[in-house]
Amino acid sequence: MSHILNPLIRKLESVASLSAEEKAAVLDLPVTVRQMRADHDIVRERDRPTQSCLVLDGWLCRYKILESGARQIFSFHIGGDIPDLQSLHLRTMDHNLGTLVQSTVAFIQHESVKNLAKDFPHICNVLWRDTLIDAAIFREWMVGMGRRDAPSRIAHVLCELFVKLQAVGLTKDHSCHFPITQSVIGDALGLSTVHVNRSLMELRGKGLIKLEKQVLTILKWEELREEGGFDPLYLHLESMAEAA
Amino acid sequence: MSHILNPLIRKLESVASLSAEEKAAVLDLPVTVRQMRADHDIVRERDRPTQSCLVLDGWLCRYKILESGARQIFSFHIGGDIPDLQSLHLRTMDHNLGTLVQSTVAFIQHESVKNLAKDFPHICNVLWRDTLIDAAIFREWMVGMGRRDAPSRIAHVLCELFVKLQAVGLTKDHSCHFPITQSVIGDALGLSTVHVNRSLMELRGKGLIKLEKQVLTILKWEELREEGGFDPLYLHLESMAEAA
DNA sequence: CGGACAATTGATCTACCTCAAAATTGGTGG
DNA sequence: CCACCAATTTTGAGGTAGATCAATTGTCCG
Repeated sequence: MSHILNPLIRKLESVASLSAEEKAAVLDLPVTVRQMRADHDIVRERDRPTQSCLVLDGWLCRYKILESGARQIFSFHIGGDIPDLQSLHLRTMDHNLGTLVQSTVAFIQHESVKNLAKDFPHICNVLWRDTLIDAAIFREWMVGMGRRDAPSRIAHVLCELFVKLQAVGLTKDHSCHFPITQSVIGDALGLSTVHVNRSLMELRGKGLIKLEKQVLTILKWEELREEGGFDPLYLHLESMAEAA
Repeated sequence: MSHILNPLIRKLESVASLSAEEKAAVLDLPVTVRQMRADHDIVRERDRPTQSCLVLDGWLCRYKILESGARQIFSFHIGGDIPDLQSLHLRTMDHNLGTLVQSTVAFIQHESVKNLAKDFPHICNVLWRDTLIDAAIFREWMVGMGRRDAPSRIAHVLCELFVKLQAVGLTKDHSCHFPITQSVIGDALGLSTVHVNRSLMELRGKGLIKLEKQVLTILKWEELREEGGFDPLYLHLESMAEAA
């Protein structure tokens, strides 16, 4: 029941449904588990990995550093995510993947994933689907950076992260562990730390959220949703399986 | 030799290599060709298409409209692209796809694509790979919107589009047909039309580009590349197959 | 208790926005 | 071929969200 790859199963089931046989096959994947400290790069731009990385615990992010030294974070990854699944089909990394906090990850050889995909075409489709959802999230962040002001951009990403954490059972009531720094949020949303701070205070001021000691509490979901213009459709969660 | 689906072959070969047999199978796909006027929506948010759309000629874009009325464009698509390939695995559209100018497109039933992918696993991988490159382009646009100023953001997208057009043979020397409006560029990069105009004038002033009568000419590639911080790695083009 | 990092606050500056109008351009019908 | 309309591009003038720089205050640990 409590297999080490359980987070992966939970994640995959949040995104599509799996047969018992398929689940067993996934759990059979050979993996190498490793603990990593905070701020540690797992793969870097121009690397050509032969394995992908599955998050078991902790928070990772994908990012790029510009010549100017500025950092742009593309995504956050939590338990069950396979942030660099793309390296299966894109040989050379075009960005970095690193930990934000101390994390536990499992490495899976590309070879193993390819065999799994060959033997279970449906799993292949589910994995493909997962990378497509990834892209949908990128698009939504683009909307934020292109067209939303700072408070609403932040509100939106908080909604998104909360829903994603919820989908894999990492929330408790209206709260979740939220270990990232304001400057990390800034690097993700294209804002300065100072402005993130001020916008966050604004959200607090309106009584929408509480955020202290690495615990985020959503006080008024509906208002926060509204503030960020958040519509979870783009997350394509199985649990919200749209009515016909 | 001059099959109607040639743009697709050219595109796929720019992204991976195909065997003769695979090419033949692709050319055998049953399609419905259609002409569409400019500014026409092909699929909309919340639609559940049963087919995907292949661009044969013209320019399409994917976009979203916010409650505020603002538009965010996510991508531009030219001959050979299958902009909504994702609908194969994500039932409900989370954004719109429309023409920017008069265009010719071919519709391919999902069923046909699925059969092709089943019979030719390599083609399945190539298509998956293509959607991953799509995502890489989104990430690069995020870098622009988050961390680059207007002139460099524009320079970057011009480099990107030029390289993509080049890869499918739609450039002539240092020029290409460039039918999009400054306000479209603005909606893609999160800038106002006025500011796009001023930044464009700046690039012209520096003698980097010429842009008139819908013809873009790159006058100084190296300087433009530099201005935009453009590195084509993220496009994962076969033709630039990285040295080991 | 000290040190390092994160959050907060203040003050100034600027890239980019908005509004508005003028100049161009392209397409169309007579 | 020209006149005219509609859509673009360009220019001007001010306004503002968010950046930068620089302290100050917490907070967490060893």
